[in-house]
Order: sequence, then structure tokens, then C-alpha cells
Amino acid sequence: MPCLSALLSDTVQAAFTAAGLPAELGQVKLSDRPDLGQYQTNGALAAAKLARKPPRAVAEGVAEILDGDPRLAGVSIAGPGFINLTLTDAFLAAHVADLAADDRLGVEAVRDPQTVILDFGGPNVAKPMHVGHLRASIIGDSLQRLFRHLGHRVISDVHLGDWGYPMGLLIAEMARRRPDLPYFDAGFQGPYPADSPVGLEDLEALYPEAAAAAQAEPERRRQASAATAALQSGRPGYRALWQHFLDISVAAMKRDFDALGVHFDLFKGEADVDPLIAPMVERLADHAIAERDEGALVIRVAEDGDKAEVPPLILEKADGGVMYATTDLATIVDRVTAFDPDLVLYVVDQRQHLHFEQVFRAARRGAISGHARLEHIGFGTMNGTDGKPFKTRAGGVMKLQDLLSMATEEAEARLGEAGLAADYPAEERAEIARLVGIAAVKFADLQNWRMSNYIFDLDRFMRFEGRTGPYLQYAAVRIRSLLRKAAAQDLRPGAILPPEAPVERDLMLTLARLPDAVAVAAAKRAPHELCDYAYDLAQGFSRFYAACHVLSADDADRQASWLMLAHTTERALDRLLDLLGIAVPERM
RNA sequence: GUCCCCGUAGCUCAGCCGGAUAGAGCAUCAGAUUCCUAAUCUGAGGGCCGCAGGUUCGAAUCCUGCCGGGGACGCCA
Repeated sequence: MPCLSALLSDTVQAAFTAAGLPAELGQVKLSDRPDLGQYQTNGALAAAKLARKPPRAVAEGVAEILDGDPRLAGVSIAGPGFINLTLTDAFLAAHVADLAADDRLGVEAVRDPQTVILDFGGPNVAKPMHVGHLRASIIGDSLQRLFRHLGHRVISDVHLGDWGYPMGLLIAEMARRRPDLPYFDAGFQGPYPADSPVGLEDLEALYPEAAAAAQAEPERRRQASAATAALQSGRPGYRALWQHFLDISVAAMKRDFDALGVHFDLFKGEADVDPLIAPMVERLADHAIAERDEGALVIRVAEDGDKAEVPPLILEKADGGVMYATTDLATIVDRVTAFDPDLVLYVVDQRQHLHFEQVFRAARRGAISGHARLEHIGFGTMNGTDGKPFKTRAGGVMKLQDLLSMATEEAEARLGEAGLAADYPAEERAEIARLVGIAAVKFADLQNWRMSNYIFDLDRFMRFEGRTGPYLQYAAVRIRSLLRKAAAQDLRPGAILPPEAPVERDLMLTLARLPDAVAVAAAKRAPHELCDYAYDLAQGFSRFYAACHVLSADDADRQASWLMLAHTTERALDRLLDLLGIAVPERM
């Protein structure tokens, strides 16, 4: 089922062609002036020069052709030559009825499904998940839901940072503190202990201390680098210790991701491609794609036309260790072999843009086979209200877990204030608070264009009124409640009638935009487009709800039509919230 | 220094492959509940779209320069 704006574009483009004008100028979009029309096309202005006629005359020519269209109630020309279109109420109602009858609400599945891999540039082992991980997680999650819904084959990979210098740093720090452990005894015959020598809290404390110490002392840095190289070359004790770190960290991350409602198909990490690195490096060196420079093995990726110098990608450091550019390349090799993807999206902080440019260029230069399009989906950093990188009041980073607890507590408090869920069982109330808190946090993040840096303002995150996640949940829940009450009175949704009230017409027009919103969000890889639209739709319903009292309607047919409108809106909201990764409670 | 992102209402942000009167939420002020959930709805005020040029019939949108914020720039991730 084609969406409304595409349908109108086809019609208007045909009219442009009939008028002897380029069809592409007949693109129809939502009106900027709802007082003059529902849709508009500005092509006559651009066509004026080609046609050597005044824009108004061009517009009149096109309007004349359109005039007989039975779907259009009005075709008018305004200003210098804008063509404004208004649909007949009958056609609008019929279109929304089609939408309502469609499982996918008019969102067509793609004709050529692609294999899409989403790389979340995952958290590093031994570092607790903090608010900085929020963006990649929820933007990436929304994108995976979106692409999947469009019918693509999506494989998401958390892609842990578990194989670089920080791992060596931790091992070196442990060697310093606990040299007695068997992991550091080169002659140890095994087996190594099954239990980790450190717990999660120890591990999380270890990293910042080790990093600070290394920062201050070059000798410690050297030791950490040596430990990294030894780990990567397979020293058994180091591998055993590293495995403990990994297991502990992964368990903690899974807990945090679960709490957030974010799931991955693969929980892989850099270390998983370790076996692929040596052969890949060898091949690149043999084919002279990689070369020695200052002791390191590098791939030169500078290209003519670069505005800034693009430094070579370091495949292998002078000390033999590898960095994440190498593991990222090997990961591409791995993915091409396993999935032969058409598209790989890296949902990673915009600051790593140059890194990805290097990796993508190296890949194109022959580091990998396969045809995958590689795309960095960058996003801006999260700052505090002072515009500087976000810190807690105490000056530290805020753990993801703590943020979610705060949001839940706040939601619980607000439930009390608003008098909602007062008589629900305590357990359900707690679950509602949890869902509301997460919705607030996710929507507050997702509604921003991902490239912008944005201000992480706790107070604002904890507000549940206006353009927020909870507003959307509330709208959906209210519709459910309405439909439940209707069903209890044996009232069912029925045929959608042509609208009478303006709010009714507006809601129909808004519903018809769903496919466009989804398409734009996917094309721009921009969940905020979904947020924008979801808010418009929820607000459209709230207005309708305030103006049209469904259950007390006199006319049974009108009432059934309204119920169908409500039901369809609910389905659309549910779909949108699902694409945003926001769950809706049954009631609240 | 070079390059990238950002600069729009008091605050937080949409709008940016040119188009009519630049939108939303919050905050402020004024209203709405004998009836479907007021976490709602209605209305008002609030703008040299960072600055200056340029292109164009037309610029928040495209180009150039400058200013301000953030970031990246070879052996961290």
C-alpha cells in the first residue's frame, strides 16, 4: 500500500508530465500552511524558468489537470505559485481504512532485504557501564528494531572492547599487586583456578587506579604494553586471568543491558577475531598493502582530495601489539565470511570518525573482500548543564544502573503525586515506575538529532510531562483503557467514516504519515524522526480525545468509526514505541 | 595550525538536497474536569535563526570569511 504523500506525488508528477514539465518537480509534501491546504507542491516555482512562463501560469496549468481528480476536494494556487491540495474527506477516510486494515499500517517491507550488521562499539571490559554508554545502546537498539521492521536481516553485535592496551594495563596492575598468583608464574603447569581473584567491584576500581598510575609513570605504561603484547600472543596465564575479567564484566553488562531492554544477537568482542589477525596481517604485508614505517606495520590511507591529513592505519605497533583498528579490520573479515553483509553500521561516538575513515579506507584498499557498505553512525557527546562532559555532583561518572534507579524512584514519586496507579498491586506499580523511568531516559536521548552534542540534564530527564516518553505511554494507555471500556459495553470498532470534526480529520492526516516517518528515519538513520512523529500522533490523539467524547457519542456508526480510529492510533503508537525500544504498561 | 560537528524563543531542542506567517516541549501568564485516565487539553506573550558578505525571483536552509562551544589529528579506545 503506497503512502499518501507518495500517492499524491505520483498524481501530481503525472500532471507535471502532462503539462510538459519534469516529473520530479511534482514532489508533494505536507503543507506548511495547514490553513490553505493539507499537502502542497512547490514545483511550479522551479519550473517557471524552464517553461519560460510566470510561476503562477505554470501552477494554473498543472492545477487545471489536477482539478478533475475525484480524490481532491480542492486544488488552489497561492502566493507566487504554490499549489495547495486538499483531500476529500471520503478519500481520506478510505485511505485510513486501508491503513487500519493493514498489518503493517502502511509501512511496506523492503523489496530487496539486505543483510545489515549493527556494531555497537561496545563497552570496555572492566569499566562499569555509565551514562556515556546510553547513546550507543539506545540509538543502536532503535536502529536495529527499525531495520528489522523494514524487513532487513539484522545482526547486532555489542562488540566489546576486550583486547587492547587496557587489558594489559589490568594484567600488569594485578602482577604488581598479587605477584604470588599462578597467572604470573611462567612455569605454572595449570590448571588455573576456576574462580576469579577479583570481584566486579575490585575490577571496576582497578582500572581507573591502574590508568592513573600509568599516566604518571612511563615504566608502568611500558609494563602494560608488554603485558598487552604477551596477552595477544597467547601467554596462558594472562589469557586465563583475562578470561576471568571478561566473564565478570560481561555478566555485569548483560545485567545492565537487560535492565535497559537492549538486546544483541552477538555478544562478541575484539578478542574473538584474534585468530584472524595474523593471517590477515601476513596477507596484507605480502600484497604490499601494508608496509613498515617507524617500526610499525601500517596501511597508508591518505587519498587525493583529502582536506586534512589522514594518518596511516597502524596494523601492528612497533612492539608487536595490535590496536583496535586491526581488530576492527579483522572483524570485517570475520563478518564477511560469516554473513556476507550488504551494510555494516557502526554506532559509535562521533569522536571516532577518523578511526572509522581509516578502517573503511583500508578495507576498500583490499584488506577485505566482500561488497559491504560500511557506515559510521556517529553521535554527539553528552554534556552536563555546564556544557562540559557530564559528571555527577561528586565529580565522578554516573553509572547506568544508578541513573535507571533514580528514574524509577522519580517515576514512583510522580505516580503518587498524579494519583495514578493508586489501587494497583505494589508489584505492578513498581513495574510501571520502572517502565516509565526507562521511557523518560530513552526518549529524552532519542529525540535529539544524534549528531548534536546534547545536554544531559537530570531534572529534565526526570520530568514526565510534555514531549516525553511517559507522555507517549500515557496516550497509548489511555486508548487501551478506552477500548477496554468500550468492549465492556459491547461497543466495537467499525467502518471509518469521513471526518466531521477538525480534530478527527487532523488525526487521520497524521495517521497517514506513519510510513513516511518510518522511511525518513531509516534513510537518515535517525530515531529522532520517529520521536517527532510519535509525539505528533500522540498529541493528535489527545486533542481528538479531548474534543470527541467517544463513549457518549449519539450516533452508533460515528462511535464505531471513532473506536476504529482510536484502535488504529494505538497500534501505530505501539509500533513506534517498539521501534524506539520503549515498552508500554497495560495501564498506568 | 589543519579538519569535523554544533550555534534557532529565557532553557532544552526540531526545521537545513532553497519557497508562503521559523515550530515544539519546559518555564511564565490566562483558561478547561457533574462525562472515556488532568502525566491531559485550549489560549497568550516570547525570535537581527551567532556575525558579515555572496548566489538567487526567494536564504534559518547553499557558498565564503569571521566569532563562540565541542571534538579529532601515528603506536589508547
